[in-house]
Amino acid sequence: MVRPTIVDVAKAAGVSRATAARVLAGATNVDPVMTSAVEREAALLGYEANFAARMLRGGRAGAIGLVVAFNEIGSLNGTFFASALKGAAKGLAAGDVQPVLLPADDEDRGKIPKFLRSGAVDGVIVILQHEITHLVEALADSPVPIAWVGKPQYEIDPGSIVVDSDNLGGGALAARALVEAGRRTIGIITGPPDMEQANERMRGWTEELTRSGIVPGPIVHGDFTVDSGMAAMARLLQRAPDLDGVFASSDLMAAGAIRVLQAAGRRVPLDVSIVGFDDVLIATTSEPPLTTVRQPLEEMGRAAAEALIAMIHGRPAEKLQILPTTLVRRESL
Amino acid sequence: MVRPTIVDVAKAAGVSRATAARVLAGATNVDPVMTSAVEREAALLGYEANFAARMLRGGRAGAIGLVVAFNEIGSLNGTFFASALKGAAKGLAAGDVQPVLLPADDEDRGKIPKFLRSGAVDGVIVILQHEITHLVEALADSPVPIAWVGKPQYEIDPGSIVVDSDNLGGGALAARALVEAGRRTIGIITGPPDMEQANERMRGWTEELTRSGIVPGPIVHGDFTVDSGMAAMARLLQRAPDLDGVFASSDLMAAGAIRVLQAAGRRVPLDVSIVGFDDVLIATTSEPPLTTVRQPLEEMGRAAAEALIAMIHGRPAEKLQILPTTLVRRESL
DNA sequence: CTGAAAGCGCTTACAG
DNA sequence: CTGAAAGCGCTTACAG
Repeated sequence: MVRPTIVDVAKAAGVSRATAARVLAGATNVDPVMTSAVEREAALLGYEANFAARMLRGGRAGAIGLVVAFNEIGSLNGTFFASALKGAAKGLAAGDVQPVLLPADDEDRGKIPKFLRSGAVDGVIVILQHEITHLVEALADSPVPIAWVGKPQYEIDPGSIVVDSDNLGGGALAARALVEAGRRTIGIITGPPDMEQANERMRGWTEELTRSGIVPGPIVHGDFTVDSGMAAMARLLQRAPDLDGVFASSDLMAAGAIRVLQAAGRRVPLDVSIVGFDDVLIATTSEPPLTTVRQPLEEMGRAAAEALIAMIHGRPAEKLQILPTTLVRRESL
Repeated sequence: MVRPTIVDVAKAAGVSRATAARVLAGATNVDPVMTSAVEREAALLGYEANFAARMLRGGRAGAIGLVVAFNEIGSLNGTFFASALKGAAKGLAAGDVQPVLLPADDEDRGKIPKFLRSGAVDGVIVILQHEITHLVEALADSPVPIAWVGKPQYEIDPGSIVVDSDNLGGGALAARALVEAGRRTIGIITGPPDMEQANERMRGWTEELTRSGIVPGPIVHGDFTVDSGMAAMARLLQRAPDLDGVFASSDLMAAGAIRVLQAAGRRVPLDVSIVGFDDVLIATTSEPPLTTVRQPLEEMGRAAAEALIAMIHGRPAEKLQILPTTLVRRESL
């Protein structure tokens, strides 16, 4: 059951391989009789152009790598990753490009650069979850263009595409909502300090509170997980027992925080209001459901895919896209 | 900035391309002087063998497709999918095979078969979440071997690899745990009737209850989501107001069921015990945390990858693997 | 031990 | 409008 080649199709149709190739490429200036003969035989044989040959000839792979930190997949951040991935994959499929998963392996750091140099993909999309310094370094002199979903803190090739959400504005949205709900002693559970996104959210929160004439409350750090949110909330309560509002930089941390508050006998949102960030599954399943700042994750993935495809085809591409965040009101505020 | 070819390396090292190829392939019977010259120049130029050319020559793609139903990604089943994907991708990476994502597009059903005929991948892994009849049909005469994670209900090529968890045993585990907790009026929230896995879980539950001399309680269907679990629980309460135990065929449905029970004034597990299935994130974040039947999702993905790689290389491969399920005790029982 | 040559399957510039 | 030929970059069987 060996795969048919274009020569098989040409032979069966009684034409030269060049003619067969032209028909299959959709050329219009071919004898109609030959055209239909080729089309018939191709269908009959189940012919499909060999991927490798086409790639070797054309110089383009028709594939784009999706770089992901594999220890993240299936972990607590699953939903973040999955949403962005979904958007990227949809965008690539629309451009008739194959998404190739590139697990960023911590043990074998040369693997991805090596793969990129083999010409197997025409570009890469990096879905940045945690700051991955070694990855940013490894991609520094990439032979193919890169689109980042989530702006890295470290310096990147100025030719790169960056798609992110409006973290600064999102932080401000959260602060304003808390203030408007009458909260005055407002703490924050921010993310890891080496993560640009978390810092921006905190900056938006600080600035908005200050604009409202409110002194920002205590600041504690988490790593975006439920557990870290619980630990952070406990510290927050120690530092400010009279706390009446909390902004958490991820929904998972917000969910953890709620649990600790409830265990400490504080009612949410009666005694303490909480606003999360992301709008992933847990925002709807937590009790009470979370008021949160929504990131358009799927749209971000799609935007990255579209810009990257445009760049690869030499079309003008948006280099920096900051998509808007929105406040989704549920019951924790 | 054009990619260097093996001819560039050979020229720089002052040898023939054949010799350069031999050195790069790790041949030992080459003059040491030439060997080191080639190695030096290859490193200097950042040479990496062209993927397309190697593939065309060797006849093997060195890549495996991961077929996924894209409407599922990022949805509520995200965690199921992500875990299996993670395992598969890890297994493939260990075998030096690239995972290529193949979104199963509902609109363009011919896309995947077409792609398979192009020789771009040496095999495919299908992560079966919902029953996807058209996908099973589309893959019926695949030119490459297939590994299924989750056995499809419809007939598949007998040469295929199937990896699943012990759904029958898992259903029995759940039933036994409920009985041992003293429950006697036990209902079930099962999955869609066209899904083999759900049916097996229900069969295991029925058989184990019967063995214990207990008549199985009411049966209602959901579609594995939180919302469907809520609706199903409401129907269950109507049908059997004196219910004291529930087995839900997914953790998401179990979480939804708990919420409805609590809203109806029933305490979990004091009044009603619940056992879920899967052991994904929500099992730990729901209140109370779920006692559930764990599926080894990541291991399943990895097993599929390993068996498929073995088959592609003509080595003996396990055709059917049923991995054990285990009961994880938390607080809903 | 080394090099010249063939061939994987495709597409397109060239000649007719 | 059609066909013979070249060439993408690689690897390996063949000859020396």
